[in-house]
Amino acid sequence: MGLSERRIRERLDTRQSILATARELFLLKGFEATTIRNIAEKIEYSPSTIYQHFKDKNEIFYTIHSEAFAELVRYLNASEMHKNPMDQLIALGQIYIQFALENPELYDLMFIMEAPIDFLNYLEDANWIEGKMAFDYLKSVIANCIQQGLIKETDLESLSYLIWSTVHGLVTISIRKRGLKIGLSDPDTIIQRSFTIFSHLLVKS
Amino acid sequence: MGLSERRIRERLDTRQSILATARELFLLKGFEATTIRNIAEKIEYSPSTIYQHFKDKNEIFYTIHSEAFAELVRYLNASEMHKNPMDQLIALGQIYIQFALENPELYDLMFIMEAPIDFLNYLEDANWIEGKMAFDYLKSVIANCIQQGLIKETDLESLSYLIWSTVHGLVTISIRKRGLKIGLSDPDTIIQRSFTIFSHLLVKS
DNA sequence: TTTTTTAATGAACAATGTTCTAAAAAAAAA
DNA sequence: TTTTTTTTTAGAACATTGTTCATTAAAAAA
Repeated sequence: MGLSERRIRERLDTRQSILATARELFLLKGFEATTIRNIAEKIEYSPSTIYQHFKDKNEIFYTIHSEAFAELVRYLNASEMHKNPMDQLIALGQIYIQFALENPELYDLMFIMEAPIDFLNYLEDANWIEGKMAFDYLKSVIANCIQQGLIKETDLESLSYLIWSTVHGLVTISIRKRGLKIGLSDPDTIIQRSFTIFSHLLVKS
Repeated sequence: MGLSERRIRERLDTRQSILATARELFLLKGFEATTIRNIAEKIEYSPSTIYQHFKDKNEIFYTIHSEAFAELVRYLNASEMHKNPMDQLIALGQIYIQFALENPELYDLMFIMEAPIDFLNYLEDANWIEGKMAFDYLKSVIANCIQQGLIKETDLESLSYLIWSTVHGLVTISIRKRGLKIGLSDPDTIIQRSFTIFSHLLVKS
């Protein structure tokens, strides 16, 4: 009893190819247009095989969402080159925005779409650890800023939520196509300008 | 040629009942779960009849979205009781947040969901006038603030986009269920607190 | 009354996520 | 090696979905 090494490896391989194909199709055509049959056809398996590896479509995209968080963290790590926590905080925001603009579909999946959260709700222990860890990291940097007197002291949780909300808002208006449609300047430019204004507002006065 | 008064009235009536039913089901069960057949059954018509009044499902929800904007404007009008433009701006933000928290599904439809924008894209002249008018109104209030020296002078468009983004971000993290899942305090409370911090940041220093 | 226009329907299509039963393949036991 | 058991895969099927189209019913115009 117990599966042989090779069998385990094979299972993992097909699982990975499901994920890779799902991600590829998702980035190409979006969530709705990425069908189970589509994925199955591409990896040359029947649709039902996919359900041996994932409970449903939501779980597939929850997994892609988790991997995308690993990528975001890789992006954010670059902020640690700054010794001054205020510089790091600004870098954090800028990188976050950059990630969102370079990977709009992934950002959508991570922070807007319902699929991954729906899967989370299906689990008993429905904790969004990916989001929690990223938010805690942001909080720690902001805490440093306050501690060094670079930002006026306020409730850490609320301030962190505000800062997250601001960058989130900046990019989501664009990602969900509300910006272009009201005759605004180039999205990337206006997002950058707005973020600059925001960062100036943030520094202690 | 030409339809009789009564016929026109009847057509408008069924159109309205389609919209009313669609909205009711939408608020109750969401966009995906609101099916054409569902709506048809409730108004005692066949599904195909609905397509005599609307091109597709997106157009129905684009129309509901437009009506929701009229409601939002009614909300926002209350801000004009303030003579001081800074007070008005803050009231504007607070009312905007209130509207979003009291009507999360409508807010979602107006500012997050793809359906209304998809319908807009199908039209040749794809201008989101509802959004543009609301944004222009916000801009005018902010312009007053700058003019009276209540807010530091900056690029009006970018600042307006920033302020919109911030309140939009505050409420969308909650609406798309990213807030609850990271062990945050009660959404309404933290949104209020964050907005208060933001409004303090805004006033000129 | 007859003709023409308008309104409404019912059946049908292609596609979706998902499930379930049966077959094929591989591994374990004899 | 042969038999039995377990695992993997597939295929057909289900219920639903948005949408279209030919046909019928109803109303208006002639």
